[in-house]
Amino acid sequence: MKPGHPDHTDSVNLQHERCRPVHEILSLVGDKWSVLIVRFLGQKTMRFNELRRAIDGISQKMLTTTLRNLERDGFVTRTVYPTIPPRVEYTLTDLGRELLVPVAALAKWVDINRERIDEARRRFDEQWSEPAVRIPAAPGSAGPRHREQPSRNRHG
Amino acid sequence: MKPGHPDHTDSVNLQHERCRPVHEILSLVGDKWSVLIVRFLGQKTMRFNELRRAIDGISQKMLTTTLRNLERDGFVTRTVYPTIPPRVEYTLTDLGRELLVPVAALAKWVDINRERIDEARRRFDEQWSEPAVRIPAAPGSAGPRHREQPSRNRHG
DNA sequence: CAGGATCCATGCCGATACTG
DNA sequence: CAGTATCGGCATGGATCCTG
Repeated sequence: MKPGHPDHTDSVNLQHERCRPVHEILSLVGDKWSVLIVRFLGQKTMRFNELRRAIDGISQKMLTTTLRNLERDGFVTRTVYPTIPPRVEYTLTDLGRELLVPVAALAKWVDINRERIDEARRRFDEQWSEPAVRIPAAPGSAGPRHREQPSRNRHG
Repeated sequence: MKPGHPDHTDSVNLQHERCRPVHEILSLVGDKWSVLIVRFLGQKTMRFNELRRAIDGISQKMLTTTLRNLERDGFVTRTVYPTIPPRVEYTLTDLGRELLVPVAALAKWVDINRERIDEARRRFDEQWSEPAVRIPAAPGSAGPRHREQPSRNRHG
């Protein structure tokens, strides 16, 4: 990565060196179950149905799929004991445990700021449920506004 | 961890107090464009088409949708200047800027560990392209194995 | 027990056409 | 310029049935 001259490097950096990977990882663990599984495995090694029961709501298919992806990406190890009945254990790898650090940080941030987000949503949603438009209409001014009233609400 | 009576508090904490929110936020900004937009706006206030041109690949619809969601969640501010032609500016809120911190941390982690993930994937994928199964078969042992050969590959 | 295979609903996202 | 409206493809995820 050496474009030489630094014009447009902001965009270039943002697009190709920092953001693409970000979205990539967010897609990696940003699906419905990955983080949940990783955090459970962060506590202890677990078997398939043990995870299944623990997670509550996950289907067998999604548990399999998600575990397979996590294994592929190097976050969990799958160990088969060829007994009867079979026994399969899933464990976090070092990489998985390390991933847990920034993910936990993000989790903590969400925990802390959840209320602010919810409040922002309430304010936003209230705009649409209000009866009509009221614009103070300062005489002659053309200052910035903040949304008027669209033809339709986007949530029903 | 706590040998007393463990109540099942582990699972409960994981499910309701920590992980659901995590997935929630990951869904929030874990979509295809949110992080990219947030990081662009982290550099400066931008107008609609300015963002559109900067991001390269985003459709007008997705830019609108993603911006609307970010606004709803309180991460960006939308300001309309009722001029002709219209002028709409998007800015990160304080909340948005704060979100950038843990997200940037995650981004950094990915940057650093990208190679390890890629290598894990290569190793994983190679298993499927190998011609046949070879199990050392330690005499009489029934130790753990690591995947044999399924009927089909999942990325065929 | 630990999955594989299949069918199907939903939602994300892109492409296109049109508006104030 | 900054959107809205609409259609359709494709991936995600759930439910069900079946196997070793």
